[in-house]
Amino acid sequence: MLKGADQPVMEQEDSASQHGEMTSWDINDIKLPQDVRQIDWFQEWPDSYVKHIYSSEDKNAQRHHSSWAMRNTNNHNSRILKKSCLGVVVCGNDCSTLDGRKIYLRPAICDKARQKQQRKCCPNCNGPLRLLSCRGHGGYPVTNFWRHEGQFIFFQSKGAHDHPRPETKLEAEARRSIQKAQTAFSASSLRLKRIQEIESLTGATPMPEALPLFLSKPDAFVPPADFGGRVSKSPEEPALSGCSGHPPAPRAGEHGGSRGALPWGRSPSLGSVPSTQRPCGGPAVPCTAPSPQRCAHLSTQHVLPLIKGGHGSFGPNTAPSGDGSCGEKSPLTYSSGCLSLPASPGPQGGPCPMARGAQPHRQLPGPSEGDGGQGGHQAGLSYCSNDVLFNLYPLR
DNA sequence: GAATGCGGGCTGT
DNA sequence: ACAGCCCGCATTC
Ligand SMILES: [Zn+2]
Ligand SMILES: [Zn+2]
Repeated sequence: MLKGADQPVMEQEDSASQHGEMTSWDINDIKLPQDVRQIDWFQEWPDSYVKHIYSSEDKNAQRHHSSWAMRNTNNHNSRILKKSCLGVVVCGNDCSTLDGRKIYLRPAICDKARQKQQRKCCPNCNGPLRLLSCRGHGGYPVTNFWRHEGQFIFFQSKGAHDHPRPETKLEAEARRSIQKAQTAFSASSLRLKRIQEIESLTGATPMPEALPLFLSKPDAFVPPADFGGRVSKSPEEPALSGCSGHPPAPRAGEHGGSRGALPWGRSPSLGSVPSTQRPCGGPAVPCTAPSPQRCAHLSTQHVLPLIKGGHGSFGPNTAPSGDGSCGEKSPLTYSSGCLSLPASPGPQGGPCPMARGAQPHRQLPGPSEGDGGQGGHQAGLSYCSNDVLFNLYPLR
């Protein structure tokens, strides 16, 4: 009601807090609205020119997370944090996995790490990797702005990503873990071999100490915990299978383990990386043909079937695992074990399905709620009451 | 080791 | 002045 008119921008139904009056602010305004009546659930893939108002309690918002690979950029304004998109890392051979998916790795945020990353090879075909930079904002990377004000965290995005979505942070982390585990595995394999040699020679058994537990054999294809847990859900993890109910109290709530910070879905899209770091097959020779440089030897490469956490990936914190998210639209491949979800989200305009409906407009419990909330948002509220509570009052 | 933040400094418009 | 960006430093994960 403040100035609902000065903003010619019609409310986009695709974003959470675009309710007329609420979008009348700009991240650069001296004063930001404090009479916010509705805050948004954390948006994992904010795209286009959208604005969101999160609760200052939201862990993801607090950490200025995004599933897009955003890096901090200096805008010489300590009050507003600015980040710009790094794009996505693709395979130079433009290969596809068995189930037809393309390789879209998450660019390392750290400059140094990114350089190192680009020297690595495609986890699927072992070919060279290429960084596809973002140019969704007037030819420049899409930018995101964050500003904490009162009990809210204001978010504003400028530009529409013109590239596919990269892996989520969790996926990328998981990938690293797996790679590490495999390295360790091979290392220990050698050790084991030696032990066996010794054994055969001396007839004695050295020390069963160093046998690794990650018996994920390269050729056996037994992805580490993460994956196993996926298909047949672990006890605590109530597979979103049927959108059963609400977030599991224990790990759910704010979950993310201990810090309850990263409720990002864990999607086992990991792929194992080729042996070690050898100069990618043939970078210079981008065999465009479907016969790229394959890893000469072992290369235990399997890019596990994707399960794209997408929205669901945010777990309790963002996506009301209960009714909210599931009911949504995301055919969340979650339950079905591994399936193929709509390959790539598609570049710009990427119809971020989830957003809309998944936005249980939360009503602020605290201040200014009486301002009009009660009006008729009840529906929305009841719609995901539990989740709301979870998000607002994470167990921690 | 990386992700994140911060802020000086340089550059082009 | 503004925006984009490189770079080193510090903190947190
Ligand atoms: Zn490839
Ligand atoms: Zn982008």
